[in-house]
Amino acid sequence: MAAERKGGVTISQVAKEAGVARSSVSRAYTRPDMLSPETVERIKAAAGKLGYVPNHTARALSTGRYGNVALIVPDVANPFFPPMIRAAQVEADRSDFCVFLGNSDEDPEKEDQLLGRFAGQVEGIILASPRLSDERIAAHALLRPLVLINRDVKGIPKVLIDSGTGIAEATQHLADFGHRNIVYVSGPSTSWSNKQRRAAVRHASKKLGLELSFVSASVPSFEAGLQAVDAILAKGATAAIAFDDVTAQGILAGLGERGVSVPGEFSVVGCDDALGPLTVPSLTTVSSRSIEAGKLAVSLLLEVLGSQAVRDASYVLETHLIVRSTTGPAPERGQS
Amino acid sequence: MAAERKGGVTISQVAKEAGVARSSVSRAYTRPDMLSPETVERIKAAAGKLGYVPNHTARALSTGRYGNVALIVPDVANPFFPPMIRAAQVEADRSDFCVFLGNSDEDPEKEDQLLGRFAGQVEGIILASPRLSDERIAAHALLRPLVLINRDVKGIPKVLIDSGTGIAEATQHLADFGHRNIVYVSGPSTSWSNKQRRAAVRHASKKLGLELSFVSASVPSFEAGLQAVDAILAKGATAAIAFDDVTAQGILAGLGERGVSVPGEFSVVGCDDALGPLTVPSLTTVSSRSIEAGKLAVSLLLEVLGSQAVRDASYVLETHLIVRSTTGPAPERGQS
DNA sequence: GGTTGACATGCAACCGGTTGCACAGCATAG
DNA sequence: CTATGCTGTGCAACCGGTTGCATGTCAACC
Repeated sequence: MAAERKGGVTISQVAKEAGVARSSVSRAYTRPDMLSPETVERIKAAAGKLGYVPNHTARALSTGRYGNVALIVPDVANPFFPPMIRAAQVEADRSDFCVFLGNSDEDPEKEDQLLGRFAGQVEGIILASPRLSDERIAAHALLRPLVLINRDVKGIPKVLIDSGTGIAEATQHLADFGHRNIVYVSGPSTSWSNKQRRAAVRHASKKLGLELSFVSASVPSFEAGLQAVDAILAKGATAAIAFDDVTAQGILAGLGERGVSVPGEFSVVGCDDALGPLTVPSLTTVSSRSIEAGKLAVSLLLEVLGSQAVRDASYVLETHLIVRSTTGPAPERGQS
Repeated sequence: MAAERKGGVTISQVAKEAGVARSSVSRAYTRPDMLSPETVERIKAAAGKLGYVPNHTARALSTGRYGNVALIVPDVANPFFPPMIRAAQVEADRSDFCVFLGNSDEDPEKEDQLLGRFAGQVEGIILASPRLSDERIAAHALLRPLVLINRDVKGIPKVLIDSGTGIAEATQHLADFGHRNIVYVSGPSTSWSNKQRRAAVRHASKKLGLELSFVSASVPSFEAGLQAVDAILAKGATAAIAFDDVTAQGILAGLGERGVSVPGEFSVVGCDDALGPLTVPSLTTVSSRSIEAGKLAVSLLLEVLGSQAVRDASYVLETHLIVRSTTGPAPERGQS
C-alpha cells in the first residue's frame, strides 16, 4: 500500500516498525527457524506494510552469493544462439538465478572486456563458442567458475556439440548421391566448431575418396555465404557443406542469383539446424542440440557453484544429418 | 602476474601495497584529478601488480548506481527480438552498462516475476512487447525507470514501431494486385502491435472496399501459422497478411503441403522483416526497424536515468512495405 | 612574517544486508 | 537450589567500496 517514493525500504525501517533488531529482520527471511513464529509473523507484517523487498545487491556483497550468471555469445542475432540463450535462461530461472547476456561481436577483445565487466557481479560465467585464446580463457577460469560451450580447454568444464558425427553423415550422404567433388565453406578460424567440422569433412572425404576443397567465409553470415559462391563454383564442385545454416542460406541465395538450381545442379548442406524447416526449399542440415547445450551448461555451472570442486566435466552431444530438400543426385557431368 | 586464488583483491590490499589510504585508491579510479599524478601512478601500479579489479557490486551498494539495465522480451528465440537485443546490448555497452536478459515465454505472470527479480540490481528496465496489463506496468514504472517498446501506456516513455503505415501499404499492394478477399492472421491478443496491425488492416480494407476476415494464431510461431492454413483457405481469401514473419513462414509451409502455389494461387505478406531476404521465395513483408528500436530504447532509458525527470517521451518509427516474392496478382476466379 | 587559500590525503561514517558471538530467560537435570 | 543447556534475540563487525569533512603542507599574498 504505502508506496514510498523511489528506491528503498530498508531492513532498518522494518526493524523499527516491528520493534526488533535489524538482524532479526534479516533472519526472518534467511533463517526463519531461528526465530519464534510470532516474531517472524510480526516482522513479515511490518515488511508487508512498508513494502519491503530485500536488496539483492547488498545481500550479494555480504554473502558473496550473487545469484547471477553471465552468458557470453559471439552474436545474439545468429539464429544458432537464441534457442540456446532461451534454454539457459529458463534453466537459470528454475534456480532463481538471473542471466547477464553479453555479445562479443565475434571479437576476442570484446569478449575479454565483457568478462571483466561481468566479474564481480556474477558467480559464474558461460562462454559459448568463444573466440578468445586458450590462455585467456584459462586465466579467467582461474578467477571464477567458468563453463564452456563448443570449446575444449583442458581442465575446464564444458558442453560440446559434436558436429563431427553429423558432418560425417552428411559427407556420406553426398557421396551416396554420386557427388565426387565437394567444398567445405569454413567459418571463423578461432571457432572450435569450425575446426572440428573441417576435420570431420576432411576425414570423411578421404575415406570416401572424394575430392575436397576449402573456401573461407571468415564470419558466419548470410552475406559471407553470398560472397563465397563464386569461389565455390570456381572449384568445380557439385556440392557444398557450409559451416552453418546462415552461411548456407547465403550460398543458396547466391546460387539462385546465378541461375544454378538446387538441388538439381548443386547440393547444399548446412549445419546447426538453426532455421528448422522454416525455409523453402528446406535446408538439409546437421542437427545442433543447442537447446540442450544451453540447459546443460547452466546446470553444470550451478553444480560447480554448489560444490566448490572444479569438476573437469565434459558433456558431448552427438549430432545427426537431417535430410531435407537441398541435396540430391549429382548432375550428369557434361564437361570437365 | 600474482594470480591470487579465487575471488578478490580488495581496495584495502591495494592501499597497503601502495602505502596510501583506502579512500585514495578509490579516488584513483573515480576522481583521479583529486590526487597528485604520482600518487595515481603508484596506486595503479600496485593495483596492476595485485590484479585488482573494482567490485561492481560494492560500488553499486554505496552509490546506488548499478550500471545495469534489464531487457525483458516475450521470446528470445523469435527472430524479431535478437537483432533488437543485440542493438540494445551494443548501446548499453557504449555507456559501460551491463544488460540482464529476461524471457517471459509470452506469459504475463512470468513477466511480473522477472520484473521483481531484476529490481534491486538494475537502474532501469526495458520491456519489449510486454504481455502484462497496463496497471501492472504502471505500478512497476512507479518504482523505477521503465521504457517500453511496442506498448503504449500513458505517462511512460516508449519506443513504438508503427507497423500501421506498412500494413496499410501492404493492403494497398494486395488491392492493386486485384485481391478482393483477404485474411489477417492475428497474433497474441495482449500484444499492442497485434491490435495496431489488426486495426490498420481493417481500416485500409474498408477504405479499399476489400472483404476482410480474421484468423487467430494466438502465439506467433511457425506451428501456429501452419495450423491456421485450413481456416485461412476456408475463408475463400486469395491473400493473407500475417501478424509476423514467423507465422507467415508457417502459412507458406502449410500452403505448400496443400499444393497451393505462392504467389501464383495465393499471396502472403509477413510483418517485421525478421528473416530478411534469407528465405526462398523471399517473403514480402513490412519493415520492422527493431534494431533502431533497441538502440533507442536504451539511450532513452539512460537519458531518463541521467536526468531524474521522467520524460514522457515517445519515439515512433514508421514502417514500410518491402515487396519481395510472395505476393502477386490475384488468381482468375474460377468458381466462387 | 603571519594569514589565506589551494591542494593532496586521511579519517570515519555510510550503503543494506549477514553472521559469529554474547546474553537473558526459562526449563530441565542432578 | 544450583548447575546445565537450549532457545530467542540483540550487538557489532564485516562485505568492498564511496564521500563529506578535517587535517596538514606549502606557496602566494599583503
